[in-house]
Amino acid sequence: MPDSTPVSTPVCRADMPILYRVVRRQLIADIRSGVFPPGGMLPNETDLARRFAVSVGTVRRAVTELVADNVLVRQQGRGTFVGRLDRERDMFQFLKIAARNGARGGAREFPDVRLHAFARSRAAPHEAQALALQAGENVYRIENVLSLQGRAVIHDRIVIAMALLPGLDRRMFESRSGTIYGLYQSAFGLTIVGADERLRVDAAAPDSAALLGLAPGAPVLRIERLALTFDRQPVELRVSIVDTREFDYVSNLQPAN
Amino acid sequence: MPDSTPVSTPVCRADMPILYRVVRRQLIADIRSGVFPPGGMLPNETDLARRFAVSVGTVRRAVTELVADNVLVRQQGRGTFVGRLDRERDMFQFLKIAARNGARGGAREFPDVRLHAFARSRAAPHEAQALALQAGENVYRIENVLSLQGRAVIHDRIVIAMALLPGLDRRMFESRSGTIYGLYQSAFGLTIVGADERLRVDAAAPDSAALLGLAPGAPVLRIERLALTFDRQPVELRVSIVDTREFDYVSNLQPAN
DNA sequence: AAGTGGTCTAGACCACTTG
DNA sequence: AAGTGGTCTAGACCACTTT
Repeated sequence: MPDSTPVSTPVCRADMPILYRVVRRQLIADIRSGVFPPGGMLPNETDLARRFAVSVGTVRRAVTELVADNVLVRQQGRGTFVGRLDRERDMFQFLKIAARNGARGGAREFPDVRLHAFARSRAAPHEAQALALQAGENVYRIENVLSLQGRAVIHDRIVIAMALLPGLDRRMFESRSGTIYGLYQSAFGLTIVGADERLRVDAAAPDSAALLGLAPGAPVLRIERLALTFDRQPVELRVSIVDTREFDYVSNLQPAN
Repeated sequence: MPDSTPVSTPVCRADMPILYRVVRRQLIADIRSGVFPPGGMLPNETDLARRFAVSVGTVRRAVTELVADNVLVRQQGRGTFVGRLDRERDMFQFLKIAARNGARGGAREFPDVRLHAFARSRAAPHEAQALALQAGENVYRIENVLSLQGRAVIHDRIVIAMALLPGLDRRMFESRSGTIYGLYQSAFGLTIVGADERLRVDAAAPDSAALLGLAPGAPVLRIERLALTFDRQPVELRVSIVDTREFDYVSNLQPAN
């Protein structure tokens, strides 16, 4: 071998940026741009390796990371697919409220969701800041009431830029088949990959109290969630008011091994 | 090559149990048994590969998983070490309370911890069940008050089997240098690798209220945590009462990418 | 210079799914 | 039987840390 060429020529030479990260970035870009749509199957690993001019092992490393992030799904013998925010296993990545009597870490229950309000509005300053928008930018304001075991337990207030969901209307929102994030993904190509949440105790505002069957001012759990897409870009701001008399917020800190 | 032998003979033949998991299990066993003490350095990857009669790549896969679980720590050019539950980066794996004004996901503050009570007692039925103990088994009951920004914010009630921490006494507990989980690990070889938490709103009991400077019955956040060691074995039960007037519980759902 | 982990390759073989 | 991902190997070379 002459000198520094390993075997085949990689992407570039100077400022060599770690191949498997390049591959991963490109896969993410192709998912975002719709080349690989949600639920779609990726080329097999040998093909991907050829396209990127890297070895199969390097492709596997990139794919493995995206699988760990719930972006891709591998199925042995079938192929690798772009993850969808629809199905059971994805629902509870974001819905952390479960019945108190439920088994520890056990199967959880799907909520009944009722749309309470759908409006167009403008972003308040703190909302604009959190969502990286201009102050006063157009946003949707959506309110939902979620019921578990037949009881209204959660009151959600959602704020999201209209620019991200062009043409969304009340009918479209209500007639969705899966989750809200599933709608963002399937109808607008916007994939939620994570969220930051902050929880505290609050006194129920009159509207929340009425919706949840509580006295105004009753103590409730307040969850402020900033949902993120790739590269931690903020997408949606959501405040959930939860009646925790019979339900808990469940959190798993490293369920390793 | 004759037939089924790849190159060198692996651990066993029939019911071949996936080599990198075997290696991982053995590494965990060696950490639990003290062969590799907390903070100690592991043999280099070539040596480990020889010992386990597998390739370096297989060792690397096992080690990589344990690094992801915060059990091992890799340092390029230096070696691989058994993680310690002491340092800054480990503290906030379990302390999720942060000032509301703090930057989102930014650096957090270390608490001042004051021991409020230390007693020997017996496990109540629900405690015994959660901790997989016999009803009435001997336990320590420890209470702490944690302060942030000079204000008492958290009241912790800890229950843990005496059998797991033989000879622990109040002086030893108070004179620890690091965190409580750091003490479990350094003094008793007991490593906490994760926890399940359930949160809800509660009314402050008189003792908690007094300790946190609240009116009795004031709304507080109640966190019930079951801390786990390897193989999800339950170790410690802890109920934290939190005054969330100026502090939040922060949770990150998949901070991917 | 020597030793460590980090990246990447190339290829063998196994396990699973589908036609 | 053909195609997919899953495991494992053996070895090259790079980046970093320490002596």
